[in-house]
Amino acid sequence: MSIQKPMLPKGVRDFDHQAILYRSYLIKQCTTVFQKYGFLPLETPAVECLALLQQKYGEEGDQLLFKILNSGDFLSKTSKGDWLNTDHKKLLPQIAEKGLRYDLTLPLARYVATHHHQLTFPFKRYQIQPVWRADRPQKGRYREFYQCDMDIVGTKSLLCEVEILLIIIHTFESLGIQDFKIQLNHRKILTTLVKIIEHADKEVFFCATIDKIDKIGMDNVCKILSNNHFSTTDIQVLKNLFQYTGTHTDQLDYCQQYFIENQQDIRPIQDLQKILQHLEMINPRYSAYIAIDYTLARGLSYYTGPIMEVVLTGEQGGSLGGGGRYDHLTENFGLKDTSGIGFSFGIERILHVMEARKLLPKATQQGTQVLVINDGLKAYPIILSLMDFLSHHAVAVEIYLEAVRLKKQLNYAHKKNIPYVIMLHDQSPLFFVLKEMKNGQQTVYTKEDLLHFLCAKI
RNA sequence: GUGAUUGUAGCUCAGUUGGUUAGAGCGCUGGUUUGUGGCACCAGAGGUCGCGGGUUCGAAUCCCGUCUUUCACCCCA
Repeated sequence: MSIQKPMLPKGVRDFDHQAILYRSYLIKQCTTVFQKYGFLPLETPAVECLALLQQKYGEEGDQLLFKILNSGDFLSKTSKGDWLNTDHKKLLPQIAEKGLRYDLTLPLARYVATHHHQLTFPFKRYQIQPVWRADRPQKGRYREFYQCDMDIVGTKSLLCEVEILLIIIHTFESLGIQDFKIQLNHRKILTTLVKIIEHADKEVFFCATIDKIDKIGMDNVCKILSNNHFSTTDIQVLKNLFQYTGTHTDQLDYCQQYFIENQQDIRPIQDLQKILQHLEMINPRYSAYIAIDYTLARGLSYYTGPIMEVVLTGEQGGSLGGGGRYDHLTENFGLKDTSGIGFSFGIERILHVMEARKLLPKATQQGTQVLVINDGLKAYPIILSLMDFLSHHAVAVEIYLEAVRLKKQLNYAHKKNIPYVIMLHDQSPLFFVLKEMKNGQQTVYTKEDLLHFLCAKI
């Protein structure tokens, strides 16, 4: 047998104590805010039924799903013909019936659909768990990563949108991030736009294209549209709308005027108006965070109402979170008309930003406070009972695990940033020598005095 | 899934047009200091050059495959 370098599968990571501390700090800040607004946690299994996952994400999503091979002799349950068949999709359901969750929305939908009779609606939950995607890893993108979702399910009230926006603002402020904007749009505004310019069938394409404006620029987007049978006049109208600046009211009025001229439903615009009015009512400072952005599309997902995305002002590099309202969350599971709104905080990107800005706590004082020098077997009765005494009084204490040279033991304390070292007194077993690593100072104490000193210091 | 890119000591990296025994810094171990850490000096250990095949008298170096890394696209957090 040859020795093989142990390695991790593509796109997954180990997290050391510092990384975990960073993440738990972030999660703590988030959940504190969520709970203040009445959200409670939910956890669901890593594994879901493959059939459900596939139903939700369709063809393109399929290649991003991690599938779990059935246990035992999965071969015996398949027919030879299916193996010879070039279409792997026929064989797959026979050899794999489970998969790893791809996001936290499907688990939510499944949970709501199966437990709706026990839930009190509107149902508010947050969920912070890893998800898995068989994507090719890339900068800041992994095959296993945390998602942090919060949703309100079961009401169409626009107060949800207001509440979500407040939570976003409070969360980012509590993290020490203030230079962000919440881009706001309404999915039905986009639907109406393509309808007016008579390209209603191209809504998905249209959304996917204008979503790229940030990345490839307005001119390139216009070129793509024009190559796809959008007329020059229409493109100009869109451009005017997208680039229209002014107060929120100005922007909304401009769009509303255009809709009225074309005899279109203006309720989506009024929705945004109301949301902003409410926010303004609570505190004008809050509405200042909002930026109406008619180019925001949020991919080709299931959103049907207001949509939002958080970006840093003046910095490129992806959003820190996004979400919006959806009307058909549980429809595939036989539960119709469950409107809801969800928002997902981009944990990984937020951590990245916070690390770059040094907004995260360092783990310096997390570990052992006191190292007890190991003087060998004969000293164990004294040393071990001292350790027991100290640790029962909540002092983080450890003994060097081998009776080696003092130099080595002190060096261990030094490298692990342990601030105090205790050595036996060479005259009396009733006294101990406490050494402060930062200045080398040594003082003789009794057991009780040691505790007093340490408790006062730590 | 498409197109590029990377891989040499525990870590970060040198290594000439293919040429004897593959180097440095940091880290590690030991010593100067035989019970007192950081600093300094001295010494030492540690590599089948990602893996497999090919070209060649000869390959870390050139070619092919494969895995891995990073990046762009698709899509997305």
